[in-house]
Order: sequence, then C-alpha cells, then structure tokens
Amino acid sequence: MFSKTCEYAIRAMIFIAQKSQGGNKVGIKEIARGIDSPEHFIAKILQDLGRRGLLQSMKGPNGGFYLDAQGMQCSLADIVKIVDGEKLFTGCGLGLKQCSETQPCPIHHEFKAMRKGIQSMLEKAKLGEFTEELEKSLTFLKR
Amino acid sequence: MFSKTCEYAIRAMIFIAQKSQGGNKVGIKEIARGIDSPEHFIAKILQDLGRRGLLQSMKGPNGGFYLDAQGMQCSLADIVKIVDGEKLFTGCGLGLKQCSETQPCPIHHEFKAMRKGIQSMLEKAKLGEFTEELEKSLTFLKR
DNA sequence: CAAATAAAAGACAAAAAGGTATTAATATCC
DNA sequence: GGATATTAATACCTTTTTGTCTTTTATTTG
Repeated sequence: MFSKTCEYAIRAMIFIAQKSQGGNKVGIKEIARGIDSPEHFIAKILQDLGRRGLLQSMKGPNGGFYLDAQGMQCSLADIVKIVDGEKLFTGCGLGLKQCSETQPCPIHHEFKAMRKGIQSMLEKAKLGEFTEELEKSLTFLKR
Repeated sequence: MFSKTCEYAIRAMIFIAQKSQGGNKVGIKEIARGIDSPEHFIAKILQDLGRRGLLQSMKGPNGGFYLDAQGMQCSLADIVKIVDGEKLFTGCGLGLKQCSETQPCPIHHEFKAMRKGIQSMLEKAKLGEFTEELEKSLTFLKR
C-alpha cells in the first residue's frame, strides 16, 4: 500500500506529534529508536517533510524536531501525498495512464470507490489524534 | 497498491480470459501487444502463474496461453496473492510485523476495514466476468 | 569566542524491482 | 523424422528503493 519510506514517515510523524506536546522537541536518535527505523534514513525523510512545511526543526543543543499547532492538524493523507505522491489517490489500479471515466479499465469503478475510501480515511486521520492512545500504550509504533 | 508486475499480470489474465473463449489460445506476442507490456517480462510472469495452476499453456505451432473453465473462475485476489503476496490483505499499514488486535498500530482498525474491503472486492472479481464489456469496448487494457 | 550538540546535505552501497536477450524444450505439420 | 513455431528456462542488465557513512552548517552554552 505505502512505500517503506512512507511507513517510516507516518510512524515518525505520529511519534513526533506525541513527543512535541507542550512545546518539547525530539532528537533524531530518539525518533529512530522510538519507531525502530534506520537513523539516517528517517532523518532524510524528515528533512524532506520539513522543507515541505509539515514539521519544524532546530539545530544545536536542545534542538530537534517538533510540530506546531498547525502541524498537529496535518493528516496522514498529507504525508502520503508528499512521500508517495498522488498515485494512490488518483492512479489507475491496473497502471493505465489513460484510464478515466470515459475510457475505464475493467476495474475502474470498483477501484475508484476503494481509493476514495482510503483517501477519506487518511484525510480524517490527524496527527494530533493519536497521542492519547499511544500514551496509554493502547497502540504502538515499533516492531 | 499493486506492483507493476502484478498490474501486468492482472491485465494479461483478463486479456487471456477474453481471448480464450471458445477454446482458443493466444500467443505471448499478441498478449504483450494487447496489454502494452514488455513481451519477455510478461512471459516470465505468465510462466509463474502457469506453474501455480492459474492458467494453461501449450508449446508449438498453434500453441499459446489459455484458461480452462476453472481458470475463468480465478479471481483477481488469487493473482494478487501469487504475485504480490498476502501483505496487501493481512499486513500492517505502517509496516509493523507485530501489529495485531492485541498490539495494534495507531491506524490498525481503520486500515483493517479497508483491507477487508479491498480483499472482498478482488475476491468477487472473476476473470470470466470482464469479457463482455471488453468485447463492446466499454473497458480497456492498454495505455 | 570556543566547544559541544544537533540537524542538513551529499556521496556512496546494497537490495529489490523491473526489464532484456539468449538458449533450451516441446508440440505440430508436412 | 526434420523443419518450424511457440512456450520455458536461464542469465544478465538497468533503475528504483532502501539503507549507510561522512562532512557541513547552524545553534547553544560556558
């Protein structure tokens, strides 16, 4: 469904959302440990997301990554779009470039309904919403 | 969603289903042209599917690939399972190996519902069902 | 200002996916 | 049975994805 890169990205963003409550920042090492990902790899991904404005960062002592109030409202769909592109939301299930309403592939209509479902699910899911259950260890980001 | 390999596989199988009505066979060149795919690449994929019993083939003059009555009942889910594996149907959306009901990732429940939807959609879609609309040029397998 | 800390950037490496070309095996037809 | 047509198998190449390592830049603190 998602690329490995995107899986890491989502996990990292949820982790950062949790940790950056109350204005805290979290370092890349802690993030990598917290989501069980290669440190430099997730660093590069987060730098990308930072450039695109999805999260903030600060260098130097006591620096790290964090989300501002707006960042907490970022949806999983926003992350997926940046990391994996629009294909999941708009592409043809059978990989046909010209597939459309007027020139549909054999599974166009069924697939479209599914895509819509996925998209709306991911759009509804905001980073800020996952914190509470993580805190209570009702959900997990590792392994 | 699906790998390129899997997209080709599905398109090829639908194409073969259409062409093998009435006991006909269809050659690899015609298949490659018919679904706009690299000839040798789709050949390898079909050989795989053949070994797994999803389609039949014959060598020699007037040989080619074809589906028997049972093959026509093959679902898209069967193809996806063989080509891309079970991950799409059972894997964690965030790539966590230990994600489960008792140790769920933050999107486990929503994702599970989606996966189920995808799976049942693909299980319902049988190769034999696509022929008619293809015949009428209401659907397409190229471009 | 110097030292320490942490992200940013870039170069490189390994693995997986996607694709090509060549040769072997098998069935048909004369 | 030999020529031909067609799939099967094998080996190889290219591109993309995933992952690692090193160096640079920015920030803080003593």
